[in-house]
Amino acid sequence: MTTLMDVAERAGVSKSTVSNVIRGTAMVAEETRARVERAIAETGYHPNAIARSLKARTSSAIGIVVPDLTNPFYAQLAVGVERAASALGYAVLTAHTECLPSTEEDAARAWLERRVDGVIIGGMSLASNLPRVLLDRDVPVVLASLGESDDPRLGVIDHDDAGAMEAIVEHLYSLGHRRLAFVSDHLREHAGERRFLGFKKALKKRRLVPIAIDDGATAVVAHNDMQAIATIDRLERRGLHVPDDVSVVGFDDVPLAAHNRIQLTTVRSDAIEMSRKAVDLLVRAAREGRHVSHRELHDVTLIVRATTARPPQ
Amino acid sequence: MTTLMDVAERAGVSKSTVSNVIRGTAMVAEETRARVERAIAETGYHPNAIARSLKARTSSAIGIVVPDLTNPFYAQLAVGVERAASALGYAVLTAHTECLPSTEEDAARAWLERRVDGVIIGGMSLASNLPRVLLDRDVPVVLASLGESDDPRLGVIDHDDAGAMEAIVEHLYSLGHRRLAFVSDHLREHAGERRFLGFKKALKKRRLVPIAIDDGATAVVAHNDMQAIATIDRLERRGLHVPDDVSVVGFDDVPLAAHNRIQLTTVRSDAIEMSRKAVDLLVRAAREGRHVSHRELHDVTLIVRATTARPPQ
DNA sequence: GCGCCCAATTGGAACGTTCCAACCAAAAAC
DNA sequence: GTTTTTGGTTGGAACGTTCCAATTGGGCGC
Repeated sequence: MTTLMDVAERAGVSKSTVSNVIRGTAMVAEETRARVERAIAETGYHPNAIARSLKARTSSAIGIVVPDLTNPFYAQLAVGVERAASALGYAVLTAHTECLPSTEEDAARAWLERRVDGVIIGGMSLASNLPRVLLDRDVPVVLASLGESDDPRLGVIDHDDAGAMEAIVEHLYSLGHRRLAFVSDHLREHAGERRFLGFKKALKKRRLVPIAIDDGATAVVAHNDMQAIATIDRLERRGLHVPDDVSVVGFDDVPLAAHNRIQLTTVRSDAIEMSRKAVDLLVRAAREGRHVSHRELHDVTLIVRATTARPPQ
Repeated sequence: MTTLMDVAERAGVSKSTVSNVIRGTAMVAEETRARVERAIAETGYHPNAIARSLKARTSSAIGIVVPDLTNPFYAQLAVGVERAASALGYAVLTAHTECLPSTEEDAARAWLERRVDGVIIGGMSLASNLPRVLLDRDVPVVLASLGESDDPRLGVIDHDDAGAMEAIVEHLYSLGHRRLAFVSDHLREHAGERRFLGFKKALKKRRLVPIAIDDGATAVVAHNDMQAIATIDRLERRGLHVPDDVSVVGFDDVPLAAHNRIQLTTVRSDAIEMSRKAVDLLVRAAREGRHVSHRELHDVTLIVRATTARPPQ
């Protein structure tokens, strides 16, 4: 591998000058610049980001935690993060944790060692100490799409879950549904609890209580689209029809939700936009050497498709 | 941030000893080891991977190129790579390129600067020079699931596309189909061409030629499951029924393909296993400072579900 | 009691950058 | 003609590790 020094020798200047040419950090004579640039081209020199990082004490890398990359919503989140980050010269280290605390810890350790400049959490285990571990070591963290937190050092980009649940329940209620169930992977999803809370609150307002899905529910609200789609599958394999026998609502509006054979009623949240925002906040905080304190709530819109209908007589 | 030196001072030993304790690289007295370990715990020291990388001239990071993370097949590939890599202590830098040459070049530059130890390519643009650029700088590369290559320095983990296409065509042919079309995102997918070749060959064997989808095809073979699912959507929105009017076959067997409402006939290829293999090969090559020359072809199996049937009379 | 060996430990030189203070002409100011 | 300025350029000290050669201090053989 060619080094800065090699380029300097070839161009007949000092390493400092080469460094200045590359980073445009100081004045350098036109003629010298040309000579250095030629030397760079001839040697095919690529600056060593590792050495740079060591000296600069920044890795220009951020981490992102997703519970499941296979879920299109998280995939989109990851894509958005990757795009925004690389546009800013940051690399993205992805951890697919499945919300397993041990995997989360492994990721945290690896990232701390690699000195990531910040972390975006798209999902985590129920009582995860991931944020604390990172924050305590002065790594800025932003939560994307997974709700509030009581730690003021945490940045939050979220959608209005309570509002969404209210809209969903209103939609189902006005169709005539009174027996509503909620499905979610409680054990794992941190966000699940909060959506369930919003769901319960919206029910309570109408003097209803949630029931179990097997308890004759006429409508099922899922924690996200993939769970809704899986629920449809499960119901239909049991011989129940959606939406004739039971209505199903999702959350996220993944591209597939609009598919002709699915046509899932859901709530739209813009993963790409959220992740762009998250990266922006994170990078700015990292550069200024502080935590992200900003919080913002995105509006969501209910998209009624063909998995919701009046309950059977 | 605490450094090795801080730990050494606290434990009253030299930095070398601390280094030895951490990496188990030389003999150190039980009593000293305990003291050092206590100091590490007390300071919450995490070794600086950047400094380590600089000295060791290895980043312990690999890159993975996927055209579209949103496609569950690539998502699974990424998951598999991430899992296998982190088990070996490697970080994964993901590039979501959409098969855009410019994005590929950006990724290559960034990775070269970060001195990745190897790259896995899950998909790339048609005449991509990504492999060459990397190989020329002695970065080992393995192609996962995207076919052969004439460059002997390239590792290849692939499935038997030709065999798969033969099985698909045989299945459709024996159902009575004679007017078959192939859909693929030619412009982008590098792999597309090869599958199309296998398709054409299988047709030729039966004295058939491919026709356009709008030309009255009774069966459509898609380059992958997501394109198959999108094709079903498009056909059905046009009022055609699948499989009554036209049969559709996919490739990959993404989890969704088994969904009650989709039931896609497809070909199974194991992304997780392939990526595990790819990482193994890559890491071994990287450690031995050579290219990956290994090539292997995985068998695939046709899974007949409910999107294929006899053609209409 | 002397030399030896071996286990345990150590200092210092890399690794490839950045950054700062210092330097050097030549031009400008007086 | 001396001083000051200014546009360019430079060497060397970090950054936090690893690795190697060198050092120390017992214990052991004789």
